[in-house]
Amino acid sequence: MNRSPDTARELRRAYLFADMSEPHLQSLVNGMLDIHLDPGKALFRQGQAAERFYFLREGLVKLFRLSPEGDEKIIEIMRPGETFAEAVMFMGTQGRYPVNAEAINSSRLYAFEQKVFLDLLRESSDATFGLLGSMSRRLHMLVNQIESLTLQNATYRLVAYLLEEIPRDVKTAPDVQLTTPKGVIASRLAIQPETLSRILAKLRQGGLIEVQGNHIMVRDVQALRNLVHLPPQEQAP
Amino acid sequence: MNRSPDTARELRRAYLFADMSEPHLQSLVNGMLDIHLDPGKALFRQGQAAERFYFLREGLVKLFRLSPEGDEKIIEIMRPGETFAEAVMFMGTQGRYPVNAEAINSSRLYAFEQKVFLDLLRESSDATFGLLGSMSRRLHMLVNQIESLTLQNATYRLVAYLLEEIPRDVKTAPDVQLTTPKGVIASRLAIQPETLSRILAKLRQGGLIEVQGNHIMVRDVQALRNLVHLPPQEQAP
DNA sequence: CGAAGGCATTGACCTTGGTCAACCGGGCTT
DNA sequence: AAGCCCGGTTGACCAAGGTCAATGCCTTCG
Repeated sequence: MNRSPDTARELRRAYLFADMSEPHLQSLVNGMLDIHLDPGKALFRQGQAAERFYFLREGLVKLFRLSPEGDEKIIEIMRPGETFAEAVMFMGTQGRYPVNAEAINSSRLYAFEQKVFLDLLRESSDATFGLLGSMSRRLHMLVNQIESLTLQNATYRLVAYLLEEIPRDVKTAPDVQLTTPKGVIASRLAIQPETLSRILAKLRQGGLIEVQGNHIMVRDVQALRNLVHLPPQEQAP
Repeated sequence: MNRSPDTARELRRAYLFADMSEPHLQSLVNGMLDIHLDPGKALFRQGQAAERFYFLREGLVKLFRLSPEGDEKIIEIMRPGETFAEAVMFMGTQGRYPVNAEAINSSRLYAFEQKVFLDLLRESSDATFGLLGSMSRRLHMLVNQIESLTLQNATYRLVAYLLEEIPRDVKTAPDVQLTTPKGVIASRLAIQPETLSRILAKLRQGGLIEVQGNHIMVRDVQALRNLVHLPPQEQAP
């Protein structure tokens, strides 16, 4: 099967693949699968044997845990250009997925065999360092999440989230286009939809933001930054 | 300097070193440092450049974050035979420690240069897989922690902790000897010391446990297991 | 031996965010 | 066009756990 010539370039958007040599990357491309997922469809379930890992091309996929009562906590929302479940196979107990994965939007992915990748790691230290980088990044993200869940309140978490969502580069109005329904963000931040709604109302009444559906216009970035103890906007050097 | 002949064996208790070839392990042993830490003394601070990682020989070290208000959340309590901060150096931004580390008890450690280890990884896939295993394990632990912080209440977290602390093998009374002051456990579980005390009182009144200082006698293991939705004691096969 | 300091416990009260229910509004289906 | 379904909002109430303060207890140290 012939892949588009810049499939490799597409994959390199992910940290995992960014610095991999062309031949190594090609060997992965040869063995990979195309996957399409409709909204709400499961990719894998927690506890299943982890035979593949994934690269998200388009759409949005949530990684989450469920409580026995059926409550959901989203651990991470994967975006296009990111890989996930690439770290699972290294636990002694023949890897099982530690979370559920489900499409939020209609999504397209590439799937890779864990064992093909494993062989690659033995001979390519580029690949290995890419993987270590991805894992290290995820570790750091999880620690940050634990900190904000335990040492900060719901308003802090939401504001921090909004600030991260403001496009970096843009010189224009610092607005946020929410990529998911508010309920999804609520689950990611471990707050109830009602509470999220109330916090937005509070920020709106304080004149910090304006809300129109999924579009949030930030009226006072500095006030938001103060809420999360950030110093007065650092300029890019 | 001549190391005791079984230093290598001591190190192999850690997953990171368990399957490393003897010569590789020896090369690390040659470059490592002995460190002693008195109780309450810091090993490193969040944000410092991460030049070393550590193996804990004796004692207890806490890894934690601080809020701007000075509240502390313990992310992990390291025990003898475990390594930590070995994953830090792979983040693009020339590694900085993502947490604080401080001795709880008087502790002895070995310290390793990150860059020596880095060189080793390039040529030893045993070392690499050891590292991947350690990181994968830690990732899993953090996800579990996020789940229990968000989907479970304080009683659940404490009971789950107690059950984990019951010595695996023992056929005798299933008791728990707390290795740290209760306040430390409270911080690890993200509850206040007062609340922890009240939960223990509740369990005591229910006849599930008895408490004598740092020694907790479990009177009804099954009742505890039920509280965390575990099935009726699985027998070792 | 007595005082002091650290950890733990207990009580009274308060706050944050959760729960439950009603309602709104836009987009789709029939 | 009517109805409906879903996501979101709002209000009233509730409960888990945090806060603050007083007290107890054990270890350490003078």
